[in-house]
Amino acid sequence: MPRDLIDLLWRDHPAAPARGQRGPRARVTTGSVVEAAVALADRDGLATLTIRRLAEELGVSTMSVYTHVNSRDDLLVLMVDAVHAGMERPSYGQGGWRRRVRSVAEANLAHLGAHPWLLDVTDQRSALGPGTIAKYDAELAALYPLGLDDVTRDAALTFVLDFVRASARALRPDPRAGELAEHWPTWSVRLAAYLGGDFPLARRVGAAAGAAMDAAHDAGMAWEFGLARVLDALSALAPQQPGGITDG
Amino acid sequence: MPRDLIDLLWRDHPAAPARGQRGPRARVTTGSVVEAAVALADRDGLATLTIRRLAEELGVSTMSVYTHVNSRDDLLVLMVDAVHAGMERPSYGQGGWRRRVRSVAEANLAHLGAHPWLLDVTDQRSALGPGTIAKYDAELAALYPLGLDDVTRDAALTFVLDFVRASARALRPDPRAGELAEHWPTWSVRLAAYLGGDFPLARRVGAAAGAAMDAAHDAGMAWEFGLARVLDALSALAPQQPGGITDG
DNA sequence: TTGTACGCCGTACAACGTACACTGTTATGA
DNA sequence: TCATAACAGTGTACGTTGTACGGCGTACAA
Repeated sequence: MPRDLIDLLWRDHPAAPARGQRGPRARVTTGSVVEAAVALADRDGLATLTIRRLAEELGVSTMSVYTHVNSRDDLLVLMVDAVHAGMERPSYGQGGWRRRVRSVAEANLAHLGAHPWLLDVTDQRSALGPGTIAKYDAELAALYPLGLDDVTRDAALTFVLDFVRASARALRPDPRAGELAEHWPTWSVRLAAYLGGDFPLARRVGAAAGAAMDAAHDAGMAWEFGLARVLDALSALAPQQPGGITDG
Repeated sequence: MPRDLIDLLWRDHPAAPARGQRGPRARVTTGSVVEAAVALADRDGLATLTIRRLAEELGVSTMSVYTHVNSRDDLLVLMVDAVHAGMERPSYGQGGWRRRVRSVAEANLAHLGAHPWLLDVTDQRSALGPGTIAKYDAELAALYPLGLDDVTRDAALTFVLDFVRASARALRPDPRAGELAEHWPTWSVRLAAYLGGDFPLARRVGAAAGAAMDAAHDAGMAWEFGLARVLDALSALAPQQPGGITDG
């Protein structure tokens, strides 16, 4: 156990406990371990991100990884915070609240598209890291023109980000899509036989499942639809919106 | 490989391929395997649902499970469809669309509360099963009074269900909460030191994280807030709503 | 009676996270 | 200068996972 997770999260902060000076110089650091792990996860996903592969990528032995990171679970938290810290923050400066909310949503969608494995990490401890806190802070600020109290603004942000997360999940290419496509010629006819006349809407289900290529398209439609609904929903909270007609 | 997943999903359908009559009588069936797996997952979650534990629960050897189920991944799909089939369907008969949408949302929230492991299964192949299709069909029907075209109605349902899923995830007790509470006395003071004067809104983050007991309360507030927003959002789609004043 | 399809099971393997004991290296205190 | 303590890095090993494979016995079909 090198250092507590909280100190590893804030390792770049001046007040963070420094490493001792004794012993051989470290060939890798917590930062470089996390960086390499993010690169691997971006490329191949979380399932194939093993400590052994990570160590090989870094050119050290498997167990050396544990000198810089306490456990795989902790590593995931550090990865989440790292990419949150590196997330580009669009300037929410000009424009009405609709444009600001749309900016937040689109930035998060792009972010989740660049790091799809974020959807697989549910560890709440990421909220303790500087990157995640900074992101939260900036996004709360973006929602400021809505004129809501603190609690409501937080709920509104959660509402928006949860929608984005669900959309990103729908847009993500299913790793099992190939396997399904392989069986589809056989399965589709059997499914049709099972369905028969039941479930009036099922034919559309079958069509949607069959055209796996259309999944991304459908999700894209759902994104546009949902984002418009989110903005509608928030507009009910913001009675007088300066410039509300021209923006959004 | 006993039977294809598609045939296992529809195993109760008359057209499903029957088991051969030869050999010893099966001591367990696909149905009982899935039932036992659901019971285990309801009690202890997905992480501890192993084939070995499941076999022990069923009173057969580990490998016998594979006589009735192709793989653990397939088993998860069968479990999802099984609980979807068993989900109680509130009668959407009376009431305006607001009450209907609220019914759908609340039924799904209760369902995800009863089977929290559903949040951990993302396999899209569940959509091929009779239980999932029936659920989809019934919920689309519930949204009928909104007066939307098919594509929009599907998008609206997705919008509602994605919100419910995110809320259920927030309401779910974090299995790591105990571990965090253990470290919190030390971590909270260090986090306060790191934060210093930065991140004006961070103090609230710290307070929220510290009061882990309030997480459920906050999520409950977010549920009420979000559901109201969802209904607001959909109301913009339904211009003339019969009885729209009294319901919802 | 014989063949065959089938349920069931024991063994084995590769891969995983990681505990533990150890070696070698460097700055520090005497 | 030298002993010591702190530190990075490593090899081995353990428990656990999903599941491939082959064999065994059972019950129906021919």
